Amino acid sequence: MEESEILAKLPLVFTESALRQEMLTHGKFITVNKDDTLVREGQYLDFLPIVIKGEIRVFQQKEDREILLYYVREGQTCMMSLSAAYFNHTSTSYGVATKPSEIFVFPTRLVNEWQLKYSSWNAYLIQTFRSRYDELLGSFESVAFDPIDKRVLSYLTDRAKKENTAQIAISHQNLAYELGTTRVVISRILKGFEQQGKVKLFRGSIRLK
Amino acid sequence: MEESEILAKLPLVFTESALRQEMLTHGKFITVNKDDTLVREGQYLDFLPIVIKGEIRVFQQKEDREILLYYVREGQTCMMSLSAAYFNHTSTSYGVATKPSEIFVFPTRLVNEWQLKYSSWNAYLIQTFRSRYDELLGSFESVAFDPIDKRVLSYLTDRAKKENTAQIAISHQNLAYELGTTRVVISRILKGFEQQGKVKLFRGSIRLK
DNA sequence: TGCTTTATGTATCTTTTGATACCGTTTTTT
DNA sequence: AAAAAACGGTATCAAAAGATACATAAAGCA
Repeated sequence: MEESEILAKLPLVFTESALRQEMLTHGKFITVNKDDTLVREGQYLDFLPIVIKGEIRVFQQKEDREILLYYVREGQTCMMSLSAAYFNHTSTSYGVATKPSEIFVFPTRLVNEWQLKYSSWNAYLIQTFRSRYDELLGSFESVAFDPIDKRVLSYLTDRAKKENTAQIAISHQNLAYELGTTRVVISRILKGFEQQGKVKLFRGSIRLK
Repeated sequence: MEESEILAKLPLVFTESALRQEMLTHGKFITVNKDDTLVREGQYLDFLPIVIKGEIRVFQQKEDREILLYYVREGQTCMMSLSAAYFNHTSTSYGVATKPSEIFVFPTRLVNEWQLKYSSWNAYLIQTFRSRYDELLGSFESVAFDPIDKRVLSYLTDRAKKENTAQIAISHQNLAYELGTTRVVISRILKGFEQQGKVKLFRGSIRLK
């Protein structure tokens, strides 16, 4: 890929041209397939990723179940990788591509260096932490205070908005995973929604009405 | 208070002596009473606090209920204040002292300046964000997957450990607030624990056995 | 085509949690 | 001291959610 092309793909928030230039110099561009694992638990991180295209699912694995932390989307970096790298700890989570993705990676030592040189880099880091915190706080409140039917509806409308379509491609089982409940509960609730005319159900997808 | 006294009370993680000196120069020491409000929702922050002694309860207020985010304890700063100040946003939460406290405060503009000068300051910020995130993640998992009786027991043993005593001073009502449930549920569960010989109940406190 | 896997619908039963109400006791306030 | 507020125990009822089991349909594949 041409340097100018990469430059054009870097998030616009990096305002200092010297920073953008350093990214080009030290970073490199990689592509991964769907279901490729970028990071696994216990691994030391010698690179920090910024997702250019695609999506990475970040989660933790406990005994039997999986805890979804967040998705890293275009222009974003992985908060968990970032802080693990910063303190030279191993990763406590997994990162797996949900689709074919393009990732820009560069050595983790630069995280520290750039903090002392570029304020747009600092702003990016703090923004990353704060928005992940707010996101998790939203999930927490939802789990703590909202009944499941409301959470299902929120999930669907959020995704519809984000993906700009009324048709959400997800199975009942996977929706149950996302919300930390069981398939039967989801099927029951969705059927109720359909009877109320709120959605139309298809095999493998749900359309909001 | 003498400068040397204040210096001694600043968290040890600030390793650069120039940073410690700047803190002295630009910051000041304030004391607050129990139940004093330091920060309220909608307020712009012109200062960032570091708690030297005491404890600040940080929470959000929604319609009817209150969401406890975290406690800021000795040596810690408030993540919510920090990021609000950083982006010149108003605060989305409240900060209220739970006991008489001593707070070191300094102008928020220094947060940015120090990032570009002192790496121990950067490490402190990132540590602050990451540990709050992990803390919230723990609460999330607990709410999502643990039955209430287990959460009650975890709460008690955590506090016992943190305060280094088996006697936890809290009413059933306040314990219910902390865990987002109701008084009756807590009383029921605690009585069960007492019958199983796990705790002994007193008015206003619970002793672990 | 026939077999297997995945997706979904639904009934039944149990458990967990919450809501409400009423009680007596202790502590604090007036 | 009297009144009010806070604290805790407990019974009853209802609702929410999970567990289990079984059934049908669609999709993928050998």
